[in-house]
Amino acid sequence: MTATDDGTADLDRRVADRLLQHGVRYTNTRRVVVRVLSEVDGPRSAAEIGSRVEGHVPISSLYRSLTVLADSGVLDRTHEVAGVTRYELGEWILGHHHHLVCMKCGDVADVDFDADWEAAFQTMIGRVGARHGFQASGHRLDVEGLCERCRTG
Amino acid sequence: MTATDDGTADLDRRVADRLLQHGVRYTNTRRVVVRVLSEVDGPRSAAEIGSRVEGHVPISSLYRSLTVLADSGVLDRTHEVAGVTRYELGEWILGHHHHLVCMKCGDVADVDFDADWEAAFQTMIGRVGARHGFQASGHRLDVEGLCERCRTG
DNA sequence: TTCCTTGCAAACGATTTGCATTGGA
DNA sequence: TCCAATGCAAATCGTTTGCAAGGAA
Repeated sequence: MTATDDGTADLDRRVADRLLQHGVRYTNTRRVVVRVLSEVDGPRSAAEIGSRVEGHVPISSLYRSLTVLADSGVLDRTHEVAGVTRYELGEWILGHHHHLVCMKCGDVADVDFDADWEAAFQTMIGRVGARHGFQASGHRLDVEGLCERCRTG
Repeated sequence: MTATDDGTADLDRRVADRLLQHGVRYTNTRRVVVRVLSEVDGPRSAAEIGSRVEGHVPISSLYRSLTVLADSGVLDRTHEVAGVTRYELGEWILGHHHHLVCMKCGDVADVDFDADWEAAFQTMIGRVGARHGFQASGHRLDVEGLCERCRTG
C-alpha cells in the first residue's frame, strides 16, 4: 500500500464520518466527487468535476451531490470567476489556504501564506471588523494575475 | 453648493472624461448607475441598482450600461456571494479597499486596511506569486462574518 | 445622415426542482 | 421494507443578444 493509498483511505474515512454525522450516505457519486477534488490543485466547477469522471454522471445528480457535500461541510464553495461556483475540499481537510486566479484563462490554483502572516492578519481583521460592528469569522483572499501558462504561452 | 454637490460634480467630471476617452457617451442611464453606486457603501448587483432607480430602467439596458462602464474601467466587478455579479466604482475612484461579507444576509460593505499593511502585503504577494510562476497584478480580500444587523437582530 | 443607445423579447448558461424509479441499510 | 439517492425533463435565475426604434452629433 502506497502513501497515496493511505492518504485516500484516510480522507475517505474522515469524509465518511462527517457524512454519517449528518445522516446522509456516502454514495458512489459523492465518493467520486471527493476523489476528483482530492486529485486537483484548486477549486473546480460542477462541469469540470463531471468531465473528470469516468462514465457519465448527470449534471443534476452532480449538483445534488455537491450540495449535500457542501451542506455537510465536506466541501467549500468559492465564486472567484464570473457566475461559476467552484467547489473544493473543506478547510478542515485541505487546511487554510488562498487562491491564485488567472485573469486570462480563469484557472484557480491553491497557494499557502506563512503562518506568522496569517496570525497577524487574523488579529488585524478582528480589530477592523470590530470597528464596523462586524463579527469576523474568516476570510477569503484571491491573488489575481496571470498563470504561468498564460504568461509564457 | 454643498460639499456633497462638489463631490458629485467632481465624480461626474472624472467619469465623463474617462468615457470620452473610450469613445462612448455619458448617457442618462449611465449617470444614474454612477450616482446610485456613489450613494451606497459597497458593491451592488444589477437588480439592486435597478431597484434604487426612480422610474423604470429595463434590466437589459441596465446590464448594457454596467458592461460599458465596466469595460471602460469606471466600474469594477466582484463575485463574493453566490453566482451574482456586483458592481462598484473603480479603485481609481474609491481607492483600494476590501469587503466585509455577511454570511447570513449576503450584504457586502467596504472597509479599509492601513497603508503599511497593504504595502507589506503587496510585497509578500509578489514573492509568493513568483514562487508559483504566477504574475500577480492585484488581489481581492473579503472578510467573512456577520454584519451588525444580522448579529444583533 | 451616421453611429451609439435603448427597449422588448427571445436566447443562454448555470443551477435547481418535480416526479417517478432505483438502491442500499 | 423504507427512505435516501438518482435520472430525466422541465423550470428558474442571472445575464446576454438580435433586432427594430430612438437620439445626439
